[in-house]
Amino acid sequence: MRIATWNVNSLKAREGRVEEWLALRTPDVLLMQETKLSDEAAPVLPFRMAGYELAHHGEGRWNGVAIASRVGIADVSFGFEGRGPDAEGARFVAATCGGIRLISVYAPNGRALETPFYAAKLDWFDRLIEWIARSARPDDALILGGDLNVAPGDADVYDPLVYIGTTHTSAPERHAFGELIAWGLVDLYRLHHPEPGRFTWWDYRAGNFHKGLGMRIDHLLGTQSIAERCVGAEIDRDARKGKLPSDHAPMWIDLA
DNA sequence: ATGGTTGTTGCACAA
Repeated sequence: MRIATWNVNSLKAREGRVEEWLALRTPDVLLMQETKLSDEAAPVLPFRMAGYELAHHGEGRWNGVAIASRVGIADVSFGFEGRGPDAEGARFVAATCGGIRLISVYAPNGRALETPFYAAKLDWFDRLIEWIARSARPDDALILGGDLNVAPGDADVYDPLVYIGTTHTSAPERHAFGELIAWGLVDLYRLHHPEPGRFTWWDYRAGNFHKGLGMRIDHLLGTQSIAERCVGAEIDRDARKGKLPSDHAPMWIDLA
Protein backbone atom coordinates (compact mmCIF):
# COMPACT_ATOMS: atom_id res chain seq x y z
CA MET A 1 0.00 0.00 0.00
CA ARG A 2 1.42 3.34 -1.05
CA ILE A 3 0.50 6.54 0.82
CA ALA A 4 1.60 9.93 -0.52
CA THR A 5 1.37 13.56 0.50
CA TRP A 6 1.73 16.63 -1.70
CA ASN A 7 1.23 20.33 -1.19
CA VAL A 8 0.02 21.00 -4.73
CA ASN A 9 -0.16 24.81 -4.41
CA SER A 10 -3.54 25.06 -6.18
CA LEU A 11 -5.19 21.88 -7.36
CA LYS A 12 -6.77 23.94 -10.14
CA ALA A 13 -3.40 25.02 -11.48
CA ARG A 14 -1.88 21.58 -10.82
CA GLU A 15 -4.70 19.24 -11.82
CA GLY A 16 -2.98 17.95 -14.95
CA ARG A 17 0.32 17.37 -13.19
CA VAL A 18 -1.38 15.64 -10.27
CA GLU A 19 -3.25 13.28 -12.59
CA GLU A 20 -0.05 12.45 -14.45
CA TRP A 21 1.70 11.82 -11.17
CA LEU A 22 -1.05 9.51 -9.91
CA ALA A 23 -0.69 7.43 -13.08
CA LEU A 24 3.11 7.40 -12.77
CA ARG A 25 3.52 6.60 -9.06
CA THR A 26 0.18 4.87 -8.44
CA PRO A 27 -0.33 5.76 -4.76
CA ASP A 28 -3.32 4.12 -3.11
CA VAL A 29 -3.95 7.29 -1.13
CA LEU A 30 -2.82 10.85 -1.81
CA LEU A 31 -3.09 13.52 0.87
CA MET A 32 -3.15 17.01 -0.64
CA GLN A 33 -2.72 20.49 0.77
CA GLU A 34 -3.24 24.01 -0.53
CA THR A 35 -5.86 22.97 -3.05
CA LYS A 36 -7.10 26.58 -2.96
CA LEU A 37 -10.52 25.35 -4.04
CA SER A 38 -14.02 25.41 -2.64
CA ASP A 39 -15.68 22.03 -2.20
CA GLU A 40 -17.98 22.88 -5.11
CA ALA A 41 -14.96 23.40 -7.38
CA ALA A 42 -13.13 20.24 -6.29
CA PRO A 43 -12.39 17.98 -9.30
CA VAL A 44 -14.35 15.01 -8.02
CA LEU A 45 -15.17 13.63 -11.50
CA PRO A 46 -11.64 13.73 -12.95
CA PHE A 47 -10.36 11.92 -9.88
CA ARG A 48 -13.13 9.35 -10.18
CA MET A 49 -12.14 8.80 -13.81
CA ALA A 50 -8.61 8.14 -12.58
CA GLY A 51 -9.94 5.61 -10.06
CA TYR A 52 -9.82 7.77 -6.93
CA GLU A 53 -12.53 8.95 -4.61
CA LEU A 54 -11.96 12.46 -3.33
CA ALA A 55 -12.75 13.95 0.07
CA HIS A 56 -12.16 17.70 -0.11
CA HIS A 57 -12.37 20.43 2.50
CA GLY A 58 -11.84 23.97 1.30
CA GLU A 59 -13.28 27.42 1.05
CA GLY A 60 -11.43 28.53 -2.07
CA ARG A 61 -8.64 31.01 -2.58
CA TRP A 62 -6.43 29.91 0.33
CA ASN A 63 -5.67 26.68 2.16
CA GLY A 64 -7.83 23.67 1.34
CA VAL A 65 -6.98 20.01 2.04
CA ALA A 66 -8.06 16.75 0.46
CA ILE A 67 -7.66 13.00 0.50
CA ALA A 68 -7.83 10.96 -2.70
CA SER A 69 -8.15 7.20 -2.30
CA ARG A 70 -8.53 4.20 -4.56
CA VAL A 71 -8.94 1.83 -1.59
CA GLY A 72 -12.18 3.30 -0.27
CA ILE A 73 -12.87 6.39 1.80
CA ALA A 74 -15.09 6.50 4.88
CA ASP A 75 -15.75 8.46 8.07
CA VAL A 76 -14.63 11.79 6.62
CA SER A 77 -14.09 14.38 9.34
CA PHE A 78 -13.06 18.01 9.29
CA GLY A 79 -11.54 17.58 12.69
CA PHE A 80 -11.77 20.83 14.47
CA GLU A 81 -15.40 21.55 13.62
CA GLY A 82 -14.84 25.26 13.26
CA ARG A 83 -13.09 25.83 16.60
CA GLY A 84 -9.43 25.77 15.72
CA PRO A 85 -7.53 25.80 12.56
CA ASP A 86 -10.67 26.07 10.51
CA ALA A 87 -11.08 29.55 11.94
CA GLU A 88 -8.09 30.40 9.75
CA GLY A 89 -9.22 28.30 6.81
CA ALA A 90 -9.61 24.65 5.91
CA ARG A 91 -6.48 22.93 7.16
CA PHE A 92 -7.59 19.49 8.33
CA VAL A 93 -9.40 16.52 6.86
CA ALA A 94 -9.40 12.95 8.10
CA ALA A 95 -10.73 9.75 6.55
CA THR A 96 -10.37 6.01 6.82
CA CYS A 97 -8.93 4.35 3.72
CA GLY A 98 -7.92 0.73 3.38
CA GLY A 99 -8.11 0.16 7.12
CA ILE A 100 -5.90 3.13 8.02
CA ARG A 101 -7.01 6.39 9.64
CA LEU A 102 -5.42 9.19 7.62
CA ILE A 103 -5.21 12.88 8.38
CA SER A 104 -4.22 15.49 5.79
CA VAL A 105 -3.14 18.77 7.35
CA TYR A 106 -1.84 22.11 6.20
CA ALA A 107 -0.20 23.92 9.10
CA PRO A 108 -0.19 27.72 9.14
CA ASN A 109 3.00 29.20 7.73
CA GLY A 110 3.61 31.54 10.65
CA ARG A 111 5.22 34.24 8.48
CA ALA A 112 7.61 35.71 11.09
CA LEU A 113 8.38 35.08 14.73
CA GLU A 114 7.10 38.36 16.13
CA THR A 115 3.75 38.24 14.33
CA PRO A 116 0.33 37.05 15.52
CA PHE A 117 0.49 34.54 12.65
CA TYR A 118 3.34 32.75 14.39
CA ALA A 119 1.42 32.62 17.68
CA ALA A 120 -1.57 31.28 15.74
CA LYS A 121 0.64 28.59 14.22
CA LEU A 122 1.74 27.36 17.65
CA ASP A 123 -1.86 27.50 18.82
CA TRP A 124 -2.89 25.44 15.80
CA PHE A 125 -0.36 22.76 16.71
CA ASP A 126 -1.69 22.71 20.27
CA ARG A 127 -5.17 22.02 18.96
CA LEU A 128 -3.91 19.44 16.49
CA ILE A 129 -2.17 17.54 19.27
CA GLU A 130 -5.27 17.85 21.48
CA TRP A 131 -7.44 16.49 18.67
CA ILE A 132 -5.19 13.51 18.11
CA ALA A 133 -4.92 12.73 21.81
CA ARG A 134 -8.70 12.92 22.12
CA SER A 135 -9.65 11.12 18.91
CA ALA A 136 -7.04 8.42 18.47
CA ARG A 137 -4.76 6.06 20.33
CA PRO A 138 -1.09 5.32 19.75
CA ASP A 139 -1.96 1.69 18.99
CA ASP A 140 -4.31 2.68 16.16
CA ALA A 141 -3.22 2.35 12.54
CA LEU A 142 -2.96 6.08 11.93
CA ILE A 143 -1.04 8.34 9.58
CA LEU A 144 -0.75 12.10 9.95
CA GLY A 145 0.56 13.66 6.77
CA GLY A 146 0.87 16.97 5.09
CA ASP A 147 2.62 20.29 5.05
CA LEU A 148 3.50 20.85 8.70
CA ASN A 149 5.61 23.91 7.87
CA VAL A 150 8.23 22.73 10.36
CA ALA A 151 11.74 21.48 9.60
CA PRO A 152 12.18 19.26 12.66
CA GLY A 153 15.99 19.22 12.73
CA ASP A 154 19.03 21.02 11.37
CA ALA A 155 19.48 18.15 8.91
CA ASP A 156 16.19 19.27 7.35
CA VAL A 157 17.48 22.61 6.08
CA TYR A 158 20.36 23.41 3.73
CA ASP A 159 22.01 25.74 6.22
CA PRO A 160 20.79 26.06 9.82
CA LEU A 161 22.49 29.44 10.20
CA VAL A 162 20.29 30.98 7.53
CA TYR A 163 17.17 30.12 9.51
CA ILE A 164 18.14 31.57 12.86
CA GLY A 165 15.37 33.94 13.89
CA THR A 166 12.93 32.69 11.27
CA THR A 167 9.91 30.42 11.30
CA HIS A 168 9.91 26.68 10.47
CA THR A 169 12.98 25.96 12.62
CA SER A 170 12.29 27.79 15.89
CA ALA A 171 12.43 25.86 19.15
CA PRO A 172 8.68 26.18 19.87
CA GLU A 173 7.80 24.86 16.41
CA ARG A 174 10.20 21.96 16.80
CA HIS A 175 8.76 21.34 20.23
CA ALA A 176 5.27 21.08 18.71
CA PHE A 177 6.58 18.57 16.17
CA GLY A 178 8.21 16.73 19.07
CA GLU A 179 4.87 16.52 20.87
CA LEU A 180 3.45 14.58 17.92
CA ILE A 181 6.41 12.21 18.13
CA ALA A 182 6.07 11.96 21.91
CA TRP A 183 2.42 11.00 21.53
CA GLY A 184 3.47 8.01 19.47
CA LEU A 185 4.05 9.05 15.88
CA VAL A 186 7.15 8.07 13.92
CA ASP A 187 8.77 10.21 11.20
CA LEU A 188 8.43 7.62 8.44
CA TYR A 189 10.76 9.35 6.00
CA ARG A 190 13.58 9.53 8.55
CA LEU A 191 13.05 5.88 9.34
CA HIS A 192 14.49 5.08 5.91
CA HIS A 193 16.59 8.18 5.23
CA PRO A 194 18.80 9.37 8.09
CA GLU A 195 20.94 11.44 5.73
CA PRO A 196 20.77 15.25 5.82
CA GLY A 197 19.80 17.47 2.90
CA ARG A 198 16.59 15.74 1.78
CA PHE A 199 13.99 18.40 1.10
CA THR A 200 10.33 18.63 0.11
CA TRP A 201 10.07 22.37 -0.50
CA TRP A 202 12.17 24.91 -2.37
CA ASP A 203 11.34 28.60 -2.79
CA TYR A 204 10.26 29.38 -6.34
CA ARG A 205 12.57 32.37 -6.38
CA ALA A 206 16.22 32.70 -7.16
CA GLY A 207 16.61 29.23 -8.66
CA ASN A 208 16.66 27.77 -5.18
CA PHE A 209 15.52 24.34 -6.37
CA HIS A 210 18.45 23.99 -8.75
CA LYS A 211 20.85 25.23 -6.08
CA GLY A 212 19.58 22.68 -3.58
CA LEU A 213 18.35 25.35 -1.17
CA GLY A 214 15.30 23.72 0.40
CA MET A 215 13.71 22.43 3.56
CA ARG A 216 12.00 19.20 4.65
CA ILE A 217 8.67 20.54 5.91
CA ASP A 218 6.21 17.97 4.48
CA HIS A 219 5.87 14.84 6.53
CA LEU A 220 4.25 11.46 6.86
CA LEU A 221 4.05 10.42 10.51
CA GLY A 222 2.69 7.04 11.50
CA THR A 223 1.89 5.14 14.64
CA GLN A 224 4.11 2.22 15.65
CA SER A 225 2.09 -0.43 13.82
CA ILE A 226 2.38 1.66 10.64
CA ALA A 227 6.12 2.18 11.17
CA GLU A 228 6.55 -1.59 11.47
CA ARG A 229 4.84 -2.03 8.09
CA CYS A 230 6.76 0.80 6.41
CA VAL A 231 9.24 -0.70 3.94
CA GLY A 232 10.27 2.43 2.08
CA ALA A 233 9.92 6.20 1.77
CA GLU A 234 10.78 8.53 -1.09
CA ILE A 235 10.62 12.20 -1.98
CA ASP A 236 9.86 12.62 -5.69
CA ARG A 237 12.18 15.49 -6.65
CA ASP A 238 11.35 14.89 -10.31
CA ALA A 239 7.83 16.20 -9.69
CA ARG A 240 9.35 19.54 -8.63
CA LYS A 241 10.98 19.89 -12.07
CA GLY A 242 9.65 21.08 -15.40
CA LYS A 243 7.00 23.55 -16.35
CA LEU A 244 4.92 25.21 -13.62
CA PRO A 245 5.56 22.81 -10.75
CA SER A 246 4.27 23.18 -7.22
CA ASP A 247 6.95 24.59 -4.93
CA HIS A 248 6.64 21.31 -2.96
CA ALA A 249 7.64 17.82 -4.08
CA PRO A 250 5.37 14.88 -3.27
CA MET A 251 6.56 12.24 -0.85
CA TRP A 252 5.37 8.68 -0.37
CA ILE A 253 5.76 5.68 1.86
CA ASP A 254 5.22 2.02 1.04
CA LEU A 255 3.53 -0.28 3.55
CA ALA A 256 3.84 -4.04 3.52
C1' DA B 1 18.24 35.64 0.73
C1' DT B 2 16.13 42.46 2.97
C1' DG B 3 14.12 38.24 -2.99
C1' DG B 4 15.35 36.85 -8.37
C1' DT B 5 8.40 33.39 -8.46
C1' DT B 6 3.94 31.75 -8.45
C1' DG B 7 -0.79 31.54 -7.00
C1' DT B 8 -5.35 33.83 -6.49
C1' DT B 9 -13.59 34.29 -7.81
C1' DG B 10 -6.10 38.61 -8.11
C1' DC B 11 -5.74 44.18 -9.32
C1' DA B 12 -2.21 43.27 -3.23
C1' DC B 13 -0.90 39.85 -0.63
C1' DA B 14 0.38 35.16 0.84
C1' DA B 15 3.89 31.76 0.62
